[in-house]
Amino acid sequence: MVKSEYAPMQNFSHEISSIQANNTQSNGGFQSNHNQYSQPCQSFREQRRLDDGYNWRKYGQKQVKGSENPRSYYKCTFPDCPVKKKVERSLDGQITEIVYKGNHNHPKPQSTRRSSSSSHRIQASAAPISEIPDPSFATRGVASQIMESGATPENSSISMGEDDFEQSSQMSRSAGDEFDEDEPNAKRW
DNA sequence: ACTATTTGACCAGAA
DNA sequence: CTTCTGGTCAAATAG
Repeated sequence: MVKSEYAPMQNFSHEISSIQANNTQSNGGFQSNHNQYSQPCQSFREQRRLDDGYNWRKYGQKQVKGSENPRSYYKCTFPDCPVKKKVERSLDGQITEIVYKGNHNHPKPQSTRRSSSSSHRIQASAAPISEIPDPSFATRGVASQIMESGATPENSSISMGEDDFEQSSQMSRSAGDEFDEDEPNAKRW
């Protein structure tokens, strides 16, 4: 009864795969070709996009009314991290919008790279533009047409001062290693 | 056996 | 008060 929506016509013509181009970076090590199905763990590239340094557990997926973009809901895997992440992807696999909610209050699990201090991140040229997604105003961005006015009352302002030495997320989209950006979405962070 | 992911159903806030 | 949409939980499935 409550289920009346849900895309009547699911275009499953082509799945979301084959997007994997190749690791431009020298990641080395992560290349297990376990591509059995096309659902779990797609390419690392995608995961990379979602992985901003923390682990997320998907706890739901819904789609908004305006677009058919499946919105995935992720939550930090930490036992006390009220951080949630909303990721809206396009049918092409391109992230249309990413909304961070809350603030982390725990160290980053990712220790394979960047060992406390120094360890220059990748050689991703491009200046370290602080593209840090302000969670406080996560409602902004593409939500211009949607209701805004502070939808994130969460301002715990938990001093996460811990290992934020260079917490500036890397993810430098530049480096010409992406295809994204072709929509009128000239949002800038 | 556990964890992560998936999918549907349910709930809550807004209109 | 009813309807709608977004958001979250929970059971099932997959690895």
